[in-house]
Amino acid sequence: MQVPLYQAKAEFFRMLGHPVRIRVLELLGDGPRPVRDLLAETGVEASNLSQQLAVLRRAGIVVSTRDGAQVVYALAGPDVADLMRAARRILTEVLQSQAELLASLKGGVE
Amino acid sequence: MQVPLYQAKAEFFRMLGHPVRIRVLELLGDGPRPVRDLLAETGVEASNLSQQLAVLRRAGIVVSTRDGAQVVYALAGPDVADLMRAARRILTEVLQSQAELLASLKGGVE
DNA sequence: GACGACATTGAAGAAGTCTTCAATTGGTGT
DNA sequence: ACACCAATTGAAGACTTCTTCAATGTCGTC
Repeated sequence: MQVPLYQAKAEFFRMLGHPVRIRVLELLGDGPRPVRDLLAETGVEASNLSQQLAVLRRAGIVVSTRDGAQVVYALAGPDVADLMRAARRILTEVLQSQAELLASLKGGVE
Repeated sequence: MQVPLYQAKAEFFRMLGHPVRIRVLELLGDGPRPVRDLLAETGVEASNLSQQLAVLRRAGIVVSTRDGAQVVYALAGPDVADLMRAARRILTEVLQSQAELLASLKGGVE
């Protein structure tokens, strides 16, 4: 194992650590989409979206194909959809338990 | 929902995006540990470890308690242990499929 | 083949994160 | 009270990542 596993994991999570990239992956979880749609649904500038798509492409978790004048993006494999589902589930749990934590701290500044 | 969910998710993943923090979370997955042990097992400088622990503490996914002269860290809740298990499972899958991808690209420089 | 829409690229400055240093706090033993 | 070990803090410089801009590539249509 050339690259330590911790580092590979860290890089992977860092790759996920951007709102636009998260958003794109979730949208692609429902199926392939042309860039035009992603553009409309994320509301970011075209070049910015392209930069983020390039990050995802380099990481190998999405693939792009041309369809006439448009470019269509899709998740690179079913694992990725699983990942996004798991992440959503876990995140919801964690955010919820953080909310509970906050609630349990009400009244005690510390 | 004040903070968009995408952003909360992104922040969460970014928080995971560091080798030392990943390592610490995995170690704590087996149970609470004093800083001294974490220090020995990660091999990083004390102040560096403290900085990373502070990040995890601020995120609310670990808690620290004093035990005499030492400080002991633990995961803040069982969700977090679930998270780390899921992350490990998913990462293994993803890294594996990336390896397969690489293998399938052998011979075609592109 | 030139025009327009769609998408990507490279580069530059702004913003954020990491590592390291010296200084500090909290607790123990003498 | 003092010295000592364990851990944390704040601050500075190095390093990455983000956003934005202008420039470029690609395809369909006229």
